[in-house]
Amino acid sequence: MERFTETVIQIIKRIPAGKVMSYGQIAKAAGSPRGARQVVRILHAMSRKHSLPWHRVINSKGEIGIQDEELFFTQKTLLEGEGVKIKGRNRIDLEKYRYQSIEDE
DNA sequence: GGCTTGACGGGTA
DNA sequence: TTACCCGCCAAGC
Repeated sequence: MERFTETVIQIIKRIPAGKVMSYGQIAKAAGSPRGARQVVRILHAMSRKHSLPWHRVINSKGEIGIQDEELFFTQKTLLEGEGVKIKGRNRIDLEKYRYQSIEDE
């Protein structure tokens, strides 16, 4: 891989609809097992300038860890629109919807 | 060049 | 099961 940032972007872009990945999972797949926080930063930056399926990225607990009400609602709506059922306020079945990327093993 | 910030993760209490 | 703490690392000031 060239750069961690670009690799992360590529990984996010190839997550299929109806599937999700956790920040840590993506970071690991990109080569930095402890780079979850970098993934967060990338999401912030990319979601504003590029069209990235950032809504398919959640935390390791299978929840949407967003604070912003508007973005939270947006992500939840987009996921449900792709077939991802959300239980309660923000509970997602990682066992069913987690996308196992090729790099992530 | 140094300090602060994060939409996090995993372990411990 | 929830709450808290510490570790990680890149980007912005």
